[in-house]
Amino acid sequence: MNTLAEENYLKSIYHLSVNDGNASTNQIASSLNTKASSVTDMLKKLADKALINYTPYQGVSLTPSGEKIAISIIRKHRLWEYFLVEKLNFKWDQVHDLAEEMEHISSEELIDRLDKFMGYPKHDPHGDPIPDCNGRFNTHELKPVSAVTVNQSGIISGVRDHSSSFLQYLDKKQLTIGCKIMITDIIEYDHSVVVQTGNKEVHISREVANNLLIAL
Amino acid sequence: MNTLAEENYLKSIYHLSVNDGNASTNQIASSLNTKASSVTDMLKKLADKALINYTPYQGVSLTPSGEKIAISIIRKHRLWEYFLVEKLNFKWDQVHDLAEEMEHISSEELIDRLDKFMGYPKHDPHGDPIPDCNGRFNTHELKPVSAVTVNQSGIISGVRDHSSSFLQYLDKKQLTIGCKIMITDIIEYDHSVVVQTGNKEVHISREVANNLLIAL
DNA sequence: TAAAAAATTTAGACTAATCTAAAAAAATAA
DNA sequence: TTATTTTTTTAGATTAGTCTAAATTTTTTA
Ligand SMILES: [Mn+2]
Ligand SMILES: [Mn+2]
Ligand SMILES: [Mn+2]
Ligand SMILES: [Mn+2]
Repeated sequence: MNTLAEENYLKSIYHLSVNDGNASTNQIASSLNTKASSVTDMLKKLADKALINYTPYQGVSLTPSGEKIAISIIRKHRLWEYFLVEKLNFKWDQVHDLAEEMEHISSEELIDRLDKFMGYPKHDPHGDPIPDCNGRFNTHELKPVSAVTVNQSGIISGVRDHSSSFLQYLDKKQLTIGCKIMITDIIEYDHSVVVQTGNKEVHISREVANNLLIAL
Repeated sequence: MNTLAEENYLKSIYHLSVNDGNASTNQIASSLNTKASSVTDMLKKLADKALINYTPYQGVSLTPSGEKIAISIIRKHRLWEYFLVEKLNFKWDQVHDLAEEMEHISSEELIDRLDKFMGYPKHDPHGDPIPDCNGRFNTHELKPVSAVTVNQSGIISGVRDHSSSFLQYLDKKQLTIGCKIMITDIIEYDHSVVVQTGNKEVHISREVANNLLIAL
């Protein structure tokens, strides 16, 4: 099938092109911690395999078959993260790097059985939707806390930053997936936000508010 | 750490040297479906890393650190096989190739948690002992059915051949791990064996008897 | 719109893992 | 104990993936 490197490129291109529908050589290089010249080489190979649309200097997008592979890798990644948290009691900030390795286990039957074993979960530990065995998933409408007005409330349902340090910070502030919160104040000076969670009030910076997603 | 290829070589050398304490270049090549010249290259690399004892033309053995790695790969292989059968309901003839891939997931913490999750199983679906987190395991004394005399009975506890076709054949004859059997007759002409299992009598060839292991 | 800056590609080299063919060493047989 | 066969190693290539440095193209700025 596809090599580990190819799979990582496809996944990276998928994530990068969710917004603009297009990924640039430099974006891919920085997301994969590699050099632009290495990316160019790989883009040629992926284009030869008809997994991406590539015109030199113009950036790339996934073809339908490239997208199918990317989504299947993401499905595996998120299911393994769910497994690690729900079955093996890892914390949500510990599972991403492990899943980066496990997502390349190739068997589809294995992943479908794992999905069944866990009861077909809809979201991973970070709130991201898990594609089903046909690659379908609902892209929920989430807003960063920074884009919500005072007195609105919602459920914490996702994060934009998946780094351990951010997730650990959220744990400490008890701002975790599923918590109901209300925005009680927005400080004009630095755009920091005061949030009511349970019986406590917590004060978070603009940057944190930007990376914390809620469903209204 | 070590590459996937290095891990496979160490595992192969471990299995091959269980008997003679030594593995030859050609034995390794055939067990890994590769060529002798490729093996020689890798042996030099593993010797440089002090994972094997290698003198040209003399075959190789594992150093203590090489053996430690080999056993940790085998631990992972067998725990994943157990997981696949016990949790995901795969059949014992379906799990080996999957485990060949999964055994290279590097995290020791992951495997220790998996071990705990499953209740620290002692044997994999084929009856092979699972090393504990310190690499220790009891090498039980098993005898091939072909080496047992008439009227002796025992528990089927292992197989020498792990191929799907052999395991499927055993399934069909209801000769699976844990079954109590008694040897009722040995045919002198072709050394085939008649075995009592439950209320049935089954007749197996010398070759099958050779690859089926029982605890007396 | 021409010059400067940024992004991207090409050229050439390196490593890991593999291969085939040839050479060398060890084991076996006459 | 010499000749033959088998085993193992060496020599030289190849492929995937990566890198640095240089060249080229595109974008931005003046
Ligand atoms: Mn992740
Ligand atoms: Mn996730
Ligand atoms: Mn196995
Ligand atoms: Mn096994």
